[in-house]
Amino acid sequence: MRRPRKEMIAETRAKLIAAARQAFGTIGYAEASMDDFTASAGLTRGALYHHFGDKKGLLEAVIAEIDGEMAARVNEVASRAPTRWQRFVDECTTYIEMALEPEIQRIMFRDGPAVLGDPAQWPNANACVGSMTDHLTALQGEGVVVPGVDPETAARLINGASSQASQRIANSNDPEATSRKVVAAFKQLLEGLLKEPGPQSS
Amino acid sequence: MRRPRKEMIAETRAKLIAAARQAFGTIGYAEASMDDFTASAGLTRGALYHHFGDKKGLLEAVIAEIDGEMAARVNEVASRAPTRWQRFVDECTTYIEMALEPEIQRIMFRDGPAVLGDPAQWPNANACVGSMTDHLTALQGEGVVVPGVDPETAARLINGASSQASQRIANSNDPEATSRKVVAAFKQLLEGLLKEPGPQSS
DNA sequence: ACAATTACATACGGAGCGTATGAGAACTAG
DNA sequence: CTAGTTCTCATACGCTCCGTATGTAATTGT
Repeated sequence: MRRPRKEMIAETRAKLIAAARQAFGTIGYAEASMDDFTASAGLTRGALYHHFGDKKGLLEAVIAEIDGEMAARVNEVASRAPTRWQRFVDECTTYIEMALEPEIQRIMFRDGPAVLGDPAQWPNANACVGSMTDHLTALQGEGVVVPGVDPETAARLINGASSQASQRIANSNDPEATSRKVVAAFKQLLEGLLKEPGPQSS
Repeated sequence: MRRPRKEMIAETRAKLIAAARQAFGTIGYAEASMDDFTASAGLTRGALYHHFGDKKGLLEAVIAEIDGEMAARVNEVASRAPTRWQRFVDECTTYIEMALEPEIQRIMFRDGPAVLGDPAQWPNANACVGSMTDHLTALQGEGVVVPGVDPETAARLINGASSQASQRIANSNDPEATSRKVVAAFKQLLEGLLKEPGPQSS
């Protein structure tokens, strides 16, 4: 075996991240015992402290992984849309759909902010907001979106509304019906950004 | 002393809530040692467990208190406004202003959701959202707001955008300028609810 | 091949939480 | 007024969890 070293390290890190992600996403960060979920990965806390420094460091790694997955999925879905405005709206709705996952809600919206602070200041996340900001900037240049609003600011506000949208759907007892209402209201809010209310179908 | 009993109880509860609110709002829920902040109130954990069951119960009480204060303030400010739409907008902006408080951000937006779950499901909070929902319902009846959007759903989405707005302002290094940009973008989003873009000044 | 570094496990001390128990003060009945 | 009961709150104990310090085997550079 010529280079099992770096492979073993990567594997150990991946196992720890996977185990932590599972634990954080189900029972939550605070309730997740490091002894327990490192053992479930066939390791001990020694490996955790060696690679991630502490529990927060491991949470950061988990969040970075999830954020990467979300960004990839959003970009992929949005890439096939006729107009740029439609692409922007698709990104938002895809984001809402993904955020229905209990694991994402728990880690990204609840425990993450509580432990690491305002998500807007996370260095290794927020890829989705970046993409939305780019689209809004371009749409302003095209005259589709009203001038005078700061793109990143608008993207952040929309992001906040999106997460609320997802939580509302996820916690509903009739997700189907709730989803329709939420998405309708959400798109109505987005209309406020348009220079003129246009024929944007769902 | 005729009735020191119930008074003493109320005083003890108030002291515990105040001490916990101080601790939760500064160092945060997870870092706040029950031994420490009960001692700062001249008590021990015995009193805490007796009155609130556990740490979460005390957090619920703190949140109920803050929510009550916020609702009272929002209603008071919004009561003096010419039109109903203006009243609605004023409620939102007042909410954003109040939420600039670090204590509120920490307890209501970060630790609260992490410990107690989705704020939309809190039984003793959400007075603000209720008020916003009422206004939206009335505005729909008056034909100011587009029909077809569920009032409570819209209120929740707006609430999510509001909290993001506050966090963005609070974490900015130039709060004044950021505030202008954020409020402008926020009001632009609200325009999406209007049946016809009207003369709503800032 | 040997010293140095790396990757991880084990061991230890401390802090915080929840419960069980106890004591003293305040209501109540006679 | 007094004795019993109830309530409020403090104390004591065991447990779990976390962070660090230390140990050890495997790997790398030379």
